[in-house]
Amino acid sequence: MPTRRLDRAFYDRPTLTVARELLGKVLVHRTLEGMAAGMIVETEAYIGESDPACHAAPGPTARNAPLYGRPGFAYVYLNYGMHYLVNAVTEAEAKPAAVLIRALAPLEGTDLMSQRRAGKGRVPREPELCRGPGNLTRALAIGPDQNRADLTGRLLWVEDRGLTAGRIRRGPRIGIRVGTDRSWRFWVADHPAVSGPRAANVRQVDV
DNA sequence: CGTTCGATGCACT
DNA sequence: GTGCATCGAACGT
Repeated sequence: MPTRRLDRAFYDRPTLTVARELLGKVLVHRTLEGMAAGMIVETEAYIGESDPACHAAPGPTARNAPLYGRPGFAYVYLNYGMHYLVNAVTEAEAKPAAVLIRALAPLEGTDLMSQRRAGKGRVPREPELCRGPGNLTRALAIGPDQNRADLTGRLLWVEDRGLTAGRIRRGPRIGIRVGTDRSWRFWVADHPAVSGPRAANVRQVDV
């Protein structure tokens, strides 16, 4: 199977479908420093103004504008004052929704990732380079400049390399204070790069 | 293994 | 002024 960049139609579908199908796909960021890429192993869906955890919950604001835009664009925002999180906008403009990318299995540019993750504390090992939404954006150098980036473009995109994700599981979203009742988190079972407490990653339903 | 807690900046009320 | 879609160090078991 040839490598194929996901097109806009991929994102213009129900968000839960996109969240599930993004597992096994490869997120790529090309910068002046070089290429960095990893297989997506964990995602979460944030769907509509009725979802209390979705940034669209308060209705349209300056920050959440990308959620109200076309599917297939990036929504990047600063969380806790220090971590950038990256989402893929899904569905049509009328329905503000997106998929948060929470973890990657590093594939390319791991040296670059290590450099970007270094700085203080101990140097993360390979499965930890892109474990967690704040860690993967740092490893791939995704920040405010990538907000509203076209994911069908030539700098930041998701492609299908024909990789098999493995067994997929589904459970409640983590790290949020509201909307924890929705089982809108998807991950590759037993993958070492998946984030979250161990308890959240076991004994959940197969998909 | 587990839990707690501080760092840190900005959108929003 | 308040509250985060987080992380990792520091501690307890």
